[in-house]
Parts: sequence; structure tokens; C-alpha cells
Amino acid sequence: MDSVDYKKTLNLPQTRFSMKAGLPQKEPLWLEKWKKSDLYKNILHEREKNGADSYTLHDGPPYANGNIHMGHALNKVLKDIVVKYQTMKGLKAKYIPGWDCHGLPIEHQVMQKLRKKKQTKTPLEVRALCREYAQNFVTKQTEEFKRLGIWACWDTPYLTMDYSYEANIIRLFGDLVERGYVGRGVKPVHWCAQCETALAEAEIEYDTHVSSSVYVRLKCSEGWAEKIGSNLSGGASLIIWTTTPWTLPSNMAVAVHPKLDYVLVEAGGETFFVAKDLLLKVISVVLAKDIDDISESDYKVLSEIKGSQLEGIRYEPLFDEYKKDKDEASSDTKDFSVILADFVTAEDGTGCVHIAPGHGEEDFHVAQSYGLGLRMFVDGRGKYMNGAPDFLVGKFIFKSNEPIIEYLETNEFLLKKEEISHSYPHCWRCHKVTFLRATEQWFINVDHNNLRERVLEIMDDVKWVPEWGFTRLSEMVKNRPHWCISRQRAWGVPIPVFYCRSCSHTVLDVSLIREVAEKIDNKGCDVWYSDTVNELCSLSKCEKCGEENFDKETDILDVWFDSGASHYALLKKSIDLNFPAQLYLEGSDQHRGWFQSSFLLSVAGSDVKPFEEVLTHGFVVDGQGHKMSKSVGNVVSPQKLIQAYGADLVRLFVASSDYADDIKISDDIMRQKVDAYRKIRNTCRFLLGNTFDFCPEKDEVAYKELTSIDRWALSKLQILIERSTYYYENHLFHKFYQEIYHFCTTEMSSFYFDILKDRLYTATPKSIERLSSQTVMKEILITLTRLMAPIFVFTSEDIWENMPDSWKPKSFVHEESWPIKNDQFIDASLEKEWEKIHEVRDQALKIIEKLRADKVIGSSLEALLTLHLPESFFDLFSEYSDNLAMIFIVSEVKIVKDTELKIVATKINGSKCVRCWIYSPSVGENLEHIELCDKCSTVMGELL
RNA sequence: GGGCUCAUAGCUCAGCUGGUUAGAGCGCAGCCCUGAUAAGGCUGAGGUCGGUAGUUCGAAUCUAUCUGGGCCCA
Repeated sequence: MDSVDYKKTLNLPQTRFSMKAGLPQKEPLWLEKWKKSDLYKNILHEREKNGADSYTLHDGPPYANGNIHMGHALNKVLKDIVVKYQTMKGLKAKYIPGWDCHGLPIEHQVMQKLRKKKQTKTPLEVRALCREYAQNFVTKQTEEFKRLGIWACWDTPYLTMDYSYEANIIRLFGDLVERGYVGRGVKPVHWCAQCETALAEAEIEYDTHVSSSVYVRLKCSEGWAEKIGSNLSGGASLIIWTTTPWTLPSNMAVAVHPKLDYVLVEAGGETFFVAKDLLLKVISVVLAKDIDDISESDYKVLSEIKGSQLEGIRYEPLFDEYKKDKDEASSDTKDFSVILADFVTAEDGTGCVHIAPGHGEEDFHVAQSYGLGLRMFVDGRGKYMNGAPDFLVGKFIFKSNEPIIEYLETNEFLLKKEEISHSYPHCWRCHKVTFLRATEQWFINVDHNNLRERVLEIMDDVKWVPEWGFTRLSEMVKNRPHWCISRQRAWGVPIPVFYCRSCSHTVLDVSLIREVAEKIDNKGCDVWYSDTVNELCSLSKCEKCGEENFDKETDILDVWFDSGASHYALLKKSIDLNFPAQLYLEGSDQHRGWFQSSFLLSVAGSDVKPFEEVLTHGFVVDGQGHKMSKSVGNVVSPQKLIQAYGADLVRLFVASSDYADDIKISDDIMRQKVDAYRKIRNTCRFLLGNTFDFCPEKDEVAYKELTSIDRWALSKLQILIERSTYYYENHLFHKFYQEIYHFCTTEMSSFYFDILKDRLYTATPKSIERLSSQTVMKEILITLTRLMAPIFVFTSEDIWENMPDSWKPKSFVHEESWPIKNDQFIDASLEKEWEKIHEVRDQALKIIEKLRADKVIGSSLEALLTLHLPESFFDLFSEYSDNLAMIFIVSEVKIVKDTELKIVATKINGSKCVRCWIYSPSVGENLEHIELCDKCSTVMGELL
């Protein structure tokens, strides 16, 4: 007789959930669906209605410049995973995205686009262009973030250039003024004399320049010998070398390195200190001889000392004008003396470095730490002002080297001069040589009111993830100088200060600042530029001189002040958000940046921490662990990844990586993520396919009626829920990934599913065994989908859509609640039993593999297993005797009691049932179904 | 140069307070299946735990140092 098509009588999987994901094409469709139903907002509304608690993850504002890169993607995806998880937990996790909009990089871009026209633009015009530029990138980045599946209140972001935000920056500034943190001081900044303006680092171009360099002799004052514990008498000098002779009138000290070796040497009638390593070079200068011609008789080393021993040696100022200052200075000031500085090297010069705090960054810092005075006699046009030596007043600094050198020569200070060509900063606009010039700046005094100490103390009360975030930030806070908040730019929030035109009195007044804030609240910071002082506030008369005309400060605030104020401008002002926030989550560069500025401003302004917890992540680097850069050409962009793989894969990449360290990305790594994704996807597909006909209301099997292996799977699922929850709760997403991946591959796919297939396919559709498995499979699927929803935001929606409608109360998985483990489903002793079975199964598979390698069998169903079991195993296996063939996926399992475990596999006799493919002696016994085994014959009977 | 930090199989990760022959999965190789099929299953080969020197009866795990990355400063 013809073979019946028994395949049609099987319950093979059915699902519309495709094997191929097609994420790049399909993801936008889900985005559209979310948008149509206003999903995120609706969830927030519902939480609101239910009186849910708020969870505030406060967004650190990215800079509104450029398209997003992997760093943005990493950061925003991590945040989104947190937000989606907290939302599923039932909290109102309102996430307001922010953008940092002011600042130099944008102004710089705008100015470059303007090219030559930039000279003619007013600050207001420049500001308008900057605002437009920033807004444009806010829009662009918003779209890019949305495409990654990130939920946020995209329609109501916070921009640091929002009028209300700008006003709040001013208000916070006012609070700090009120509390006494704001002060004025000086600091050297890059300066262009041609443009008469301060320049930022980014506006400096380096180019070669020929400078006059000079070796100068400074005579040590009396007492130098005692300082180094020597009994030498007579004179000694310090020899310095500089390439900027015009800064010599500003000299305040000579720096040496504390750990370098120095020598006191006598040569050519001159006794001087010099770094040991530079000895010969300097002697050649002193003797005007070639280095190679110097012999040992030319000089005599009188003493050898460490730099640290030179500290405090005083010397005579070069210019008579300053002698008085030195004589008048009290003995504890360090002006005109040797100080110690780590930046001194023995590579060039003499090892003794001329310090002009008004004209050098390092000079300034070391001078500050020594409490030195400051001489800065150069005006905005680069000309010496009164106070400089008389012969220089009115002269342009870059034309003053000659007269200065002449002066040095006349007074026997000069040892040698030469021209040197070196890289030197130039102005990006006019390409003229620039210089450093100490100018008046506004500062936040980080030691006022013990701010620094209090910050360090309060920091201890924050949870740092990883823990070293605390050390990193506290080291920075301990060592940071006062915060210079002045920037000589146009695009930012003005520092609300006025100056009396007639007496220069500085008006730093809290109530006036608050009046200005109100104006800004309505019209933005542009009013500072467009309105008169009278229009801005009620300032009418100078309290010092009674005059009525004032100038407005032209400096703006450092942008770190802008973003650092976000807790004030946003968290404190919104009833939906918590202050302190539960979490700040940013890259490790933000210890220096936002974490610090936020913390300083929060403690300075209101004595409290801005956040309860900080999570820091590393940077995305290339496959070799090197940073990405355009010039190297190893940049991976999120846009390309989305195009090639889809956003869910970018999200998987993020979730599966340990963010505590830097994260590597390469084609290889992405390929691996793709494989992992497919595996998880197929696990879900199997579950969907085998539960298509399952109707919970009618078919669900009570826990007690479930078969052993189904109860085992259910128990495992509870453990998965427990661990997953722990991992999400502690932001350990890569651990969650490992866990769920292991669950899908090892526990489900290769074990549970493999064993279940026979039952699912061949049993009667509504048989108790099949329904038992389906009951659990449905549970697994619903749980898995929810567990991975915060990461696979689209794929989980895909699965959800393909589930039978009768299973799910909500139409989107993201509306669902977080799974809660059911302790009653956890059965430790059952798991132990299955562990034992697994153990024997693993060994059996190896034995079967041998048979296969020997070409005795192909499919494992061709095998007959005989298990020789010791007592401890025998009883257990006896209980399972009916299911052993299914568990081992062979046609028959015999068990024998023995002294030790031994497994024998042989090729089975008998015929293959064409329906279930199991070899059974019963095949052929049923005349109605001559090709079937007894089991299948029975099923066929039930089907008819 | 300074502060913080990382370094375990080709890849992603485990290895708690030092204690038997260093684990998992992927990838790779070989095989099986063809009723999860651009799927599924099995077996196997891969590591002197970045180098060196110490502490210890014993170190991937502690200390020092070096090398190479990363972030932030200078």
C-alpha cells in the first residue's frame, strides 16, 4: 500500500515570526507605531494616574555639534536600558534629554563659516547664528537618538540656550554671589594684540617663528651660601635662558626642579648654579667657547646639590625699578627667589627657569602656589604700560627685545644671545604672533566656606559605579585650582556684572542679578547685549562715586557652569523629577567635566549632592583597543551599524559589553553579536512556533499536573528572573546578557527543546504532555520577551506581535510589567535530579558520538542505550524509565544496576516508525498503520 | 611627567576574601540531522592568566617594577 503522508498529522511549528530579522527595514515601522500611539507619554500618564514614584535619570547634555558617534550611542543606550527597566518596574521614569548649546566649538564653527565676514558681525549677530547652528544639531541628534529606539521627552528637551534655562544659570550664579563664592582675580590667557582680544586654545594656530633667545645672569643676594650650607664667600649667580626677553620685566622668580642635580661651578671668573646635565653647554656659553674645546681645567665644580636645596636663594632684580619692591617685601615673601617646580627639565636652557607669572600658564600656577606677586605691564594692544621700566613704556612688546637686550648688555647681565626658530602660537584670524597676558577674570573660590572639603565629604555619600569613580573625582577636586568661570567670547551666558564708567567700581549685586534673570527669562541672554543697563535692571547710581554711567561685563560664563547648573535649572524646577536625581550616567571624561561641575555647583548653591548614584562607562575603541580617530581611519559610526545590522544590534553590542572598561568594536565583534542575536531570536521563534495553537484559558495545565521536565524548566525560569532582576538592578547588563544567552542556548535550545520535540510534534495536539510543555513554553516566552525588552526594544515588540492575542493584556511589550519570580515554582530537589540526569546524558552523548564516528549510526535515534547505574542513580532513573528514551533522544534505554556507572550504546534492531522516526519492535504490528509504532498508531486513532 | 584605570583562549565574558590538572559560550575543525532548515544537535582542538622580580608550603588572584592601551590633566 502507498505510504500515508503522516507528516500532515504532526504538530509542526507554525509562526509568522520570521527567522531573518530584517531590522534595518523593520525597525522604523515600530518607531512609527510607538509614535502613533504616543507610547512613552501614555505610559508616563498612566504611572502618574497610579501615583507611581518617580525615577530620575538625569541626562548629561551632549554638545549640540555634529552627528552622533559611538560614544553617544553607548551612553544613550545604557540610559535607555535603565529607563525602560525602571518603567517596567512600574516607576515613573521621566527622561528629559538635554543639550549643551553654548560655547566655543559652536562659535568657532560659525566664525569659520563666516570667513572674512566675521570681522563685521556684532555679538548679537554671531549669537543668532550660533543659536541656529546649535538648534540644527539638536534636531539632527534627536532623530539619530530616536532611531536607536531611545525613549525620552523629545518634544520637551532642555537646552542650555533656552531662555528659562539661561535665566536659571543667572539665578544660580546669583545664589553663589550671595553665598560669597564669586570673586575676581587674574589669570594668563592667550592674547592677540592685533585683534585686541583673548583667544581660546582652539583659536591658536602653531607656526614657526624666529625668536631672540638670551642667557641672562641674575646675581644672588647675600646669604646664598648659607642656604646651601656652604662656607663659600663672594658672589654667585643664577643663569637663566629665555626665548621671550620682553617678559623679563615681569620676572618674579627662578624655578628649579627639586629632584634634579645641580652644581655650583666656577668658570671664567664667574660662579654660577646650573643643572648638572647642562653644565658643559652653559660653560660654553659663559666662556664663549665651543663645547668640544672645553677642557677640565676650564672650570671647577665647587659644590653639588639637589634642586630642592636651592629653594629660597634670593637674587637681585634685573631692573632698578623693582629693587625697591624687593627691599620692601617682607622676608617671608618669595618674590625674586628660587622656587621649585616639577615642569623644569634638563633638556634645554640651564635648568634654572625664568618665571613670569603674568605671561605663562605654568609660571602662573607655580607662582600662585608660592603666593608670589604678579607683574603684568602689557596692555591689550601689546604695549608696555606704566610700571614697566621707563625705557619700555609705550613700546610694543614684540619690538622691545632689542632695547631690553641692550639694557642687559650695558648692565652686564647678558651672557649670550642667539636667534632660534621654533613653533610658536599665532592668532587664527590675523595670523600674527600671540602671547600670554594675565587679565582679570571671574572665579569661583572652591575653598570659600570649605567648599572643597564639604564636596569631598558629601561625595562619600554617593554610590559610585565602578567604585574608583570616587577616587578619581576626589583626586581631581583635591588638586583643582579655583574655578575660572570667565570666557572672553560671545556665545554664552553673560556674567551679570556692571562697572562704573567713572570710577571703575565693580557692581556685583545679587538683587540686580536677579532682576537681570527676569529679563533673560523672557527674552534670552541677548538682552544683555541689546538692552541698556537701565533697561536691564534698576542700577542707577554708583554707590562709590555717584555717577550714573555703567559698562556691562563682556565675559561670558564657562560652559561647564551652564551644564553644571542643570540640577538647578531642571531637577529643582520640575515636580516630575527628583532632586537629587537617582542616577547620573556618563563617560569617564565627565569626572573632570559634568560630574564635577554639577557637584561643585550643587554643594555651593544648596549644600547637597545632585545625585544619589553615578555610573561611569569607558570609551568605545577599535578592535585593537586604540581610540578612534578620523586620521587613523578606524572610526565606526552608529549610523553605519544601524544601516547594516539594525539598532537592536547596536543595543546588544552595548548591553553585552562590560562598560567599566573601554569597549572594543570591530567587524569581528559585530559578527559575533549578530550570531548571538540570531540564536536568541531562534529560541523565541521555536517557542512561538510550538505554542501557536495554545489557548491559555482552555489549555493551561495546573502546576501539579506538569511533567517533571516542564517543572524543571519552570524552576530554571524563576532563577533566570531572579538573576536578571539583580543584574538590571545593579546595571550589570553584560552579565544579564551572558545569563539569558546561556539560558537560551544551553538550557533551552540544546536540552529542553531538543527533548521536547518528540512530544510536541508527535503527540496528540491536546494531550496532557503536549499541553504541559506548552503551558511552560508560553510562560518562558512571555518572560524572556519581557526580560530582554529593555535591550531588544524592537525585537521584543516583534515577538510580542506574533504571540496569540489571547495571551497578552497589553498591545506593546513595553507596557508590560517586569517579571516577578514565583518561589512556588522553584524546586531545588527537582533541579538536582535533572542535574544528575544531565550528567549521565553528557556521558551518553560521547558514547553515541563514537558510534556515529564509526559510521555505525547516523541519527541518535538509531541507537539503543544500556545504562549500568550505581545504586544512587538507579532509583532515580527507574522513576524516569518511561521518559528515558525521550531524554536521551534514542529509541530505547535499558537500565541495569551495577557497581559503577557505565554506558553502552549499540545500533538498535527493529524498524523505524515513519511518523515519529523512533525504532520500535512494534512497527508493523498495527495493520491499519503498518508503518507506525504503537504509540503513533494510538495517536492516529485519537486524531480520527 | 601626574591622577584614575585596564590587560585571562581568535572574540565576548566567569574566576569571591591566594589552595586540586584555569571555566563558559561564540568562532574554528570534524561529524550528524533534514519535521526550528540561510535552522537544530554532537564531538574536538585552542590559554606558560601582558613581561619580570618578590611575599608564601602554594598566586591568574597579594607586593614591586616594566611593557602596552584608555580617560583626564600638565
